[in-house]
Amino acid sequence: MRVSRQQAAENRERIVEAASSLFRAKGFDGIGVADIMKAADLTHGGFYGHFASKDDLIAQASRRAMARAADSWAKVIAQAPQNPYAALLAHYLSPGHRDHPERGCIFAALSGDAARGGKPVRAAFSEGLAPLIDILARSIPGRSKVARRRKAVAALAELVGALVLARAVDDPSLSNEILEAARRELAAAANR
Amino acid sequence: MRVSRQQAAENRERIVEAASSLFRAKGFDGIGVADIMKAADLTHGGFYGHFASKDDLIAQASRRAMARAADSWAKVIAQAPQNPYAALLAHYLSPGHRDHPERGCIFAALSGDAARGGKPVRAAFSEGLAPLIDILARSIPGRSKVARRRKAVAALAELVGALVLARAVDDPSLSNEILEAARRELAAAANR
DNA sequence: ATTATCTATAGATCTATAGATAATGC
DNA sequence: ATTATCTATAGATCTATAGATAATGC
Repeated sequence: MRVSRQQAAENRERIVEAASSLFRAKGFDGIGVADIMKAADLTHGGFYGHFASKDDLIAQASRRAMARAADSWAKVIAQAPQNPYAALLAHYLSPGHRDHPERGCIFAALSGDAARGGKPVRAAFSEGLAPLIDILARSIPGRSKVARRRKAVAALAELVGALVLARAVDDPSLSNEILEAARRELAAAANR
Repeated sequence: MRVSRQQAAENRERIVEAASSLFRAKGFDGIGVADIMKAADLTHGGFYGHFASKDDLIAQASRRAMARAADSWAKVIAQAPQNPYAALLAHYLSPGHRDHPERGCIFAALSGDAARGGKPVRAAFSEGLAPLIDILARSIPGRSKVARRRKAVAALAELVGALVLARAVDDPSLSNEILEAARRELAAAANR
């Protein structure tokens, strides 16, 4: 049964949103097209009217999750004008973020999968990283523009690495220690 | 055709070694039992005489790769007694390491997969991380034991995060910038 | 006699496509 | 008439198992 052009566009949005969450929760290889369509309340066969392939959806859902990440960072910063960098650290390295990859940072959830993926996905990851580096570079203290950018790139690596490791380990106290150590060291480095 | 008990043990070793490389190259979900057995020059069906399940092999191959990582770190440190920490940074954050995940650090290659995996895999990741933290804590400068451990945990997060991001992006200059920024910031933090 | 490995296959799941259906939009 | 979605299925691949085979080790 055919639906209106607008309804079709909304259905397509629902597929991208569902995929964006399910990929972060289960990995690109851990969830199939049929289950994504089921989560979007559509049938399996309808998928290929919207997307050329699963890889096509992977690239589009990744771009969506990256845009969301940049929005989320901007929001956190706007809500803490007196100390945006500390707010960003606390937000990113929180147990809540660690425990909900399906709605968290895609770089922490899927960078490993992306590294093994095709060219379109890796291009999306390159383009999606730039805005986060820019936001960090603007909120981080530093002598020169070059120094702030270098600090921002290094801080981003530490944020992503800490979340990735905190999720991979089984021991809750080690997991918390990783988040806390990264937060404290990043905060200390900014105050120097 | 049956082989000797010793030959069977060697075959088993070959399966673990092949799996350890192939998992790091393609992810836990990206390579099948049949292909791992082919890489070990055995047939598919023989697998279940050696391992209870694919998950069982995942846990054992992970432990193997982690033991290798600790050995590799100890070797790098032993070869640079005058500045072990700088040697470790240069080694870990090299383009060569980035470009060969199949023989590199398992935490950079498979932490994302492990976070989505079963309890045995995540337990292996918890246990495998401890020796690397200890090695780093011994080579890193710092006032107290507590401070050195905190710095070591944060540095490990930055190392892993930088390699993960450098592999995920498509743009070579951005990828090199990530490795270089992390190396310089970690070296600078150690000299303070 | 035991057992490591092999061949063959069951049963599930995955991506992608073909063709039918039915409602929209010219 | 066009097209978004549905049903059904092809063809590939994946984990795991059953049963045969043949060499080892008691």
